Amino acid sequence: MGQLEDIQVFIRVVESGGIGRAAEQLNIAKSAVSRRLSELEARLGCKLINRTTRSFSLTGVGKTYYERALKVADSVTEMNTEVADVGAALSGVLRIAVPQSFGLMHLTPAIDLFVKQHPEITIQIDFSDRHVDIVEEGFDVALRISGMKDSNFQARRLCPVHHVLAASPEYLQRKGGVTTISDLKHHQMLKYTGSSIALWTIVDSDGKEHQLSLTKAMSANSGDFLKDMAIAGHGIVNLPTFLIWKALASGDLVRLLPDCSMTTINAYAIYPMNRFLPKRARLFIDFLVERFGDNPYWDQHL
Amino acid sequence: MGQLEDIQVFIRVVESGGIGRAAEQLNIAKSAVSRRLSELEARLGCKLINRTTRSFSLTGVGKTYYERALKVADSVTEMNTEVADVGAALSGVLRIAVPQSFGLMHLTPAIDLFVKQHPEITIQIDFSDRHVDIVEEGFDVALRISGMKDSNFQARRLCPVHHVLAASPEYLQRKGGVTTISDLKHHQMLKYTGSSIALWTIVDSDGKEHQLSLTKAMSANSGDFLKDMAIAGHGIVNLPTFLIWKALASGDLVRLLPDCSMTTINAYAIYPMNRFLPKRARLFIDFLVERFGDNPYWDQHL
DNA sequence: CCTATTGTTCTAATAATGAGAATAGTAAAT
DNA sequence: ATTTACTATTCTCATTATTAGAACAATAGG
Repeated sequence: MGQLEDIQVFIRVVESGGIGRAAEQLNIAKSAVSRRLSELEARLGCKLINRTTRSFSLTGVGKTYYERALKVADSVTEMNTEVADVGAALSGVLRIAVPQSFGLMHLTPAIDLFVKQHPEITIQIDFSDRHVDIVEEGFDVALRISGMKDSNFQARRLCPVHHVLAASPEYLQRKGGVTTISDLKHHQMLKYTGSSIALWTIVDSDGKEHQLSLTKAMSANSGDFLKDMAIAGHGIVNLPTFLIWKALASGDLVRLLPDCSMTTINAYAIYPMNRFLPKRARLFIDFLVERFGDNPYWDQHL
Repeated sequence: MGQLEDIQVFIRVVESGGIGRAAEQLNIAKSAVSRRLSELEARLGCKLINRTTRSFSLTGVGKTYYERALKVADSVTEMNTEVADVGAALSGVLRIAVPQSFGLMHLTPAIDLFVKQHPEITIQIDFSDRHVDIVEEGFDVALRISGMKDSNFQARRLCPVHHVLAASPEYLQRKGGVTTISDLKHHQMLKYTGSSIALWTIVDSDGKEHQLSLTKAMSANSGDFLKDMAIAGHGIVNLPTFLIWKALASGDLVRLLPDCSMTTINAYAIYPMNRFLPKRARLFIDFLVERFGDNPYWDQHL
């Protein structure tokens, strides 16, 4: 029992002017057309088409039904076409380049959810802290955590990346607390070398900038490594909250000088400037903006 | 393969929040629901609902499709309901009282066409020249050819009823022609007694009224009879054009004094004043107004 | 790891649908 | 009034579609 199919048969009969011609156009037997029309009329409880072997005309009700039926059939066609178009536009591969730590830690669950909402999109992700050339390497979108923008690309800001000073309670108990910026001079620093930042710039509660020159410090280009070293009591780190938020929440690390603020940079989604952005890429970026935003979930404890 | 039925299944799944509950509500097996949903998704080329055994959510495309699907389903329901309502409103008996001659001659083909256009209406017709009481005798509509209106009923004018003077060519050859109103005094008149008109009032081309008193004339209360007598050469008749139009067209009768005009009365559809008029009655009256109108087909030869 | 619950797949039974032949109906021509 | 030509309807059989229900798979919670 296909109501819409019956409606389409009815429309064809009306527009062709007879059951025989409708059968030809629909490529089904005229007995089938005759029966479907009769059953439609029976279901509606009135005659739609007045027909004999030599004459043909719509009843009054039939005219009304025909006009409404056309609208319904058009609506269904439009709906199916639009959904097919949207499906086609979204379907396909989305190639993303993301930084190692941030990618693994925060994009993994995000992408898991995104793919569940959009199973027609296939994600291909590249984890790397190196500078990737989006166009050259065929990525749709890259994530970058940076203070500055590349002029060859368009950027959509996803969220702020706050840095904080932190050390383990054991270390602070052993080496003494930190209550002023000057106190830091007597402490062991763990330096991140994966970025161009050589100095730690600290802004106190009065808004005055202080700079610490780290000449003699343990250093690595891995934030995860430095985090683990800090938890192990080896010193004080200056790392993004998205990296150490769980250690802060669990008490493995303690934030130092909370009234001071460090340089805040941002996470961006980068995509080519003068080029059509696939709808699925735009959808993904919108998804991340909504998921992270100005106050990401890892900053709730600040 | 029922597209609309698939849409309705999809809507039910979304609104119930699961395949099992939708199956319960639709009273079909959950395997049937599962298969129809899968086939709908296959036909559209993308996933509408993201589901596992314990979770359930619409995809982005699914949300769009759901909103469109609701509109389509509502349109179909409205369309079917409206047609069923119109069918129910029209279905039933239409009881009509009509004058004998006019009814037989002009309503028979008209009603034949009307019923073909509205097979759901059953006509019950009463041919009679007597004065019928519509309310008392249970008619929906009565036709009346009259110069005046009954104040207890509402009337819709259907068409004018022109009267003309006519005689057969044989009679005129035998008795001499008629070129002035005065000439009529020397001729044999055939008088219709089925109406209250006792005098023949003739208006000449100057607009002056002349009245002929018919004291000594053959008379009958049947227009058909008098028409036949006139064709047989027995005299001059003053009859409605709807009665003698074919005889005028064929030459069996010849119109006399065409520059003069006789009293023109009208045909009306009469229906009760302060009462709901069934839609089928209104439809029938509209049909007659359109079919007859100000210049009915029987007056084309005038 | 086990249990409970939901979704999917498979198979057999049932229902729906179309094809084609035969029949019915109707309008035009003779 | 009869015959002819053409279209619609009905009936029967074969094919296809669909459902029910059992079995299996998947998944989330305890």
